[in-house]
Amino acid sequence: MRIARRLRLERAEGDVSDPQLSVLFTLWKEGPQTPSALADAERVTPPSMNRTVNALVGAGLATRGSAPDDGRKVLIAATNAGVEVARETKRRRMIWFSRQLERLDDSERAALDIAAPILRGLADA
Amino acid sequence: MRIARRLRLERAEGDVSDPQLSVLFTLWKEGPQTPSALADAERVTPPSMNRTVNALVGAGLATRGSAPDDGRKVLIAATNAGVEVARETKRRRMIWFSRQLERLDDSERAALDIAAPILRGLADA
DNA sequence: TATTGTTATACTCTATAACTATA
DNA sequence: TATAGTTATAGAGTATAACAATA
Repeated sequence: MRIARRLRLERAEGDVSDPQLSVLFTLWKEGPQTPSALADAERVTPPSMNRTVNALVGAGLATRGSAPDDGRKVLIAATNAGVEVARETKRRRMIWFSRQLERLDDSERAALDIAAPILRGLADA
Repeated sequence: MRIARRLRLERAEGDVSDPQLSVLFTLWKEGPQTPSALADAERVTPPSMNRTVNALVGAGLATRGSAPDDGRKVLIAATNAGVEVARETKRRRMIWFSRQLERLDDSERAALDIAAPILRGLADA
């Protein structure tokens, strides 16, 4: 939990909040999504996600578009600026983590290498 | 980060928010603290911490007291009810984590045993 | 009628700026 | 003057309830 907290501080410059950033990552990795899908992914209610989407759209980091098949649906997509924020944040986090790893010796890095997939499994359980 | 997020869901019954809970843990583990010390510990501004403290005091989970040496200072302390919330939350998190560990085999548990102190070191760096 | 999205309203956490009280 | 705490005000995230539009 302490590592997660520290890592969260490493992000792109600007006023993008944590929930906004999380949505940008989803849009970046998985492409345009409906508000409902985003709400489910973030485990948040639709009105709450609507607000986050409004902030992203207002900041020029995402756009609202229509779904071709269903007039009720809306598709949220990251703009180039939005993708850039996600990419820059990931870059900074990778840099931070790489620096931490550099301070370890080979056996310590090997231990983390073994533990990583196990921890990943715990998160999904 | 995914494990931290999942673990955060395991908490005592009631309306104690995440920041409030974090403060209760600090008070429980380290005893009474000034608002400024709590603000530093949570990496939050004094007004923000003041509000969280107000919520805890209002809920009967903490008290405001005077510092004997300096009339400006205030000492926040957890009440018995506050300690109980912290203890119960820790208990639930331990239970959750124990259940996850049960699903692993001996070699996997051994791998995490080796990795744990290394990860702890990363968080402090 | 059911689903998707949004608006209305309210509460908490967050911050900056300004104010009070004590050293 | 400097420090500790608080209040004032404002913005963002969260929720539930209610509303609009489309299937």
